[in-house]
Amino acid sequence: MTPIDLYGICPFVTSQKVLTGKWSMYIMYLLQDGPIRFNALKRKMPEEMTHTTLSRQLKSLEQEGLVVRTAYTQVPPKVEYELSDIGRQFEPVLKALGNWGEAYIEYLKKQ
Amino acid sequence: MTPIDLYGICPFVTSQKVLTGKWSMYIMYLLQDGPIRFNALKRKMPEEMTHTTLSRQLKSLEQEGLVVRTAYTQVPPKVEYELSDIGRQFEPVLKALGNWGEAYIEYLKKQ
DNA sequence: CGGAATCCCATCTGATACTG
DNA sequence: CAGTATCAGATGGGATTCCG
Repeated sequence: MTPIDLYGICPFVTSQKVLTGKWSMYIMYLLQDGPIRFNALKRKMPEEMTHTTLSRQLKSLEQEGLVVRTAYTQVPPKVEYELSDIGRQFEPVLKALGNWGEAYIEYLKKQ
Repeated sequence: MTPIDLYGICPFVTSQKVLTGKWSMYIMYLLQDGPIRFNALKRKMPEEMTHTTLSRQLKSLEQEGLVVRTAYTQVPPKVEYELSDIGRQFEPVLKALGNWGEAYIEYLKKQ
């Protein structure tokens, strides 16, 4: 039986890949403020996240087309990350998710 | 060094857990139509997803408080799943994500 | 400064089989 | 019909180390 692959067809199944990264939503949220250097972004992340992981997640977001990476050829290196066009279109999702997250935190407190 | 745990504090880090399930967004989307039985829901999912996985994801969503499970004591068993209050509040996220997912699919086609 | 390579480990998924 | 138990494989994060 041929399994039905909804990737590229169903918007929810397709966008799921973007959401899976443990820190992806928080990264996208922080990138909304404009271009930022790697280490500056790292400092804004929770300390549990190593630079290895941040590097991987950024690479992943870059390959998915949500993030643009710009490397300046200089010593020491300077690399900036920013949202792409389709990445900026993600803003309504972040807004809705942020609102819901706050409501959910309140819900958790009452449990 | 004490790692800063943003769970329960940052709305993005907190809601991340809900998003991680491979099929969670699609399940939430389908549950928006009202109460549905286990097998009926299963039939709406991609065939790659086994009933084992669906069972686990529903249990997870139930434990997170997004889904309410109702078991009717009869033979054969009848179990219905539906969104909770906080689960229904997730609707704006699904709407935004659905819209973005469609735009992203268009973007992918042009690559 | 940014990042790749490697290893280890935890988690998750899918497959299969079994239960009431 | 709904769910659990178990196992194998895939995936992904964290820690460490090394590189330009």
